[in-house]
Amino acid sequence: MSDPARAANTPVKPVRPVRIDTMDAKDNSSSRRRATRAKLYEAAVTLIAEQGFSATTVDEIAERAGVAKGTVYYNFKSKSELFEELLRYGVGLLTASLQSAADETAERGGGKVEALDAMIRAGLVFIDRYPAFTQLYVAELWRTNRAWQSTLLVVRQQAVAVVETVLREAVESGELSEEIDIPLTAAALVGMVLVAALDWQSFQRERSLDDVHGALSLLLHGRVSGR
Amino acid sequence: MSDPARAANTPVKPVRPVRIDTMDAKDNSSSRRRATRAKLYEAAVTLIAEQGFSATTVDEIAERAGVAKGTVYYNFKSKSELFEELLRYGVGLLTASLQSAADETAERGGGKVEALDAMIRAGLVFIDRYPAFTQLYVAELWRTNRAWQSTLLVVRQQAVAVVETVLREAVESGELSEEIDIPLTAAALVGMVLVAALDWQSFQRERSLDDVHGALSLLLHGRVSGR
DNA sequence: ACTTTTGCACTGACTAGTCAGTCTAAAAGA
DNA sequence: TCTTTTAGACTGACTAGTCAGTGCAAAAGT
Repeated sequence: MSDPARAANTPVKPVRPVRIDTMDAKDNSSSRRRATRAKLYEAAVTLIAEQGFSATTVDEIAERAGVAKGTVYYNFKSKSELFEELLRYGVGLLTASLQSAADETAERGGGKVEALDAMIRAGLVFIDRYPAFTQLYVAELWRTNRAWQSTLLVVRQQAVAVVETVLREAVESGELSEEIDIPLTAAALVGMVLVAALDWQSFQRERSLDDVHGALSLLLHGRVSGR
Repeated sequence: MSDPARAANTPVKPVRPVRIDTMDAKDNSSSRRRATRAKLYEAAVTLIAEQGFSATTVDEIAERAGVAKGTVYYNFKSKSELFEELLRYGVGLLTASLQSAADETAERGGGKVEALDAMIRAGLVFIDRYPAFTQLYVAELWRTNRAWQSTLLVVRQQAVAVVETVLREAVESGELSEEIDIPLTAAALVGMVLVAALDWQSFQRERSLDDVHGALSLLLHGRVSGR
């Protein structure tokens, strides 16, 4: 309450063009519905990232999105359903972006390590574009006993699998040592990128994406030790 | 209500040695109080890790700890104060454990990279011992707009600083390349360990601590690429 | 010895408030 | 016409925090 930036609830015009332009799941629905859903995702992702799921009220989400509360329930069965939809869609975007980074490297005839490097960059670009989503994902991923636990598990596996595949190919082609433990290394790499990026966003805003990419790339290429 | 373990309010002898032996902040208080606080920390850390801060009720914490709700407020100003105390103490433990890993390596005459390796192991051991705390820490660290934001910032800096110091010494001694960006690399390393460990705990329970340590160590030593 | 007082630690019913989800009749789109 | 959205009042469950009171061990009083 008492939000000075309360200009948002004048719904005169549908509020500005909306950041997450691409963010909509069910494509079967009318464009009107899609637009409404997009506004709700956008509002929910920011609020939940900041405050957490339980601390965010449906009234807040509706107000921020500039729609009536009833509209939320016209479009989603419940608060958690809205949230799960959000998770599914967001990780879908991330996975697609990682995959296409890998594919493009392959098309250019690049090696597998080069592909990993491209994926690191793609991850950073994604986080740079959707910091709130990433925040929320990390905050919820390792919770147990939550309703959407199973959704998250599936969704995490999708993302990690992309990295595992490239690692596996890299070992087969001899680019990476056979010593490496693929599932563990994949998890570590994803974690490294995730946490480094969130830290960058939260505590080291002045660094550029290239700085961060450089630091991670150095680690990946094992040029940290020695000279 | 209806707690069969209601023997707790017979304070005949100062109650037994207490599980979380090391877990108490304010040492000025009576042993009875310390024991109660320990029980509350223990209960809170698990519940909050599982469900998040907002979704965890004070009644739940009290019930799990086997004390009355009023006792929570007798010992802590508020729900958030209990939580902040928990954070402060937990990160204190982690920092101390990282530091002593580094110190022991130095005493043994080991190099700085060896020290980093020992710190990775210490981190894993910590997470293995207090998985709930780690979960909770990661879930809350990057939230903005929360009451304990400043506590977290301080506490994060403590932990990262330990790693930064060793990295800096390693660069000075020529063990690590001058190319590396110390703050970013420190954050990335911490992240790598944190996420790899949580993933291990949540999704790859069958692996041993040594497996995980090995995978991370390989990354650190840059023996991933090449053969 | 014995009674009374003190103060700490804890108790749990209670208060005042919050929030997900529902419902309505009417308006706006398409 | 048929779908979608609106505004906002309402309900019932749930929850942070309060407070008058209890139990008890040690100290003080007699």
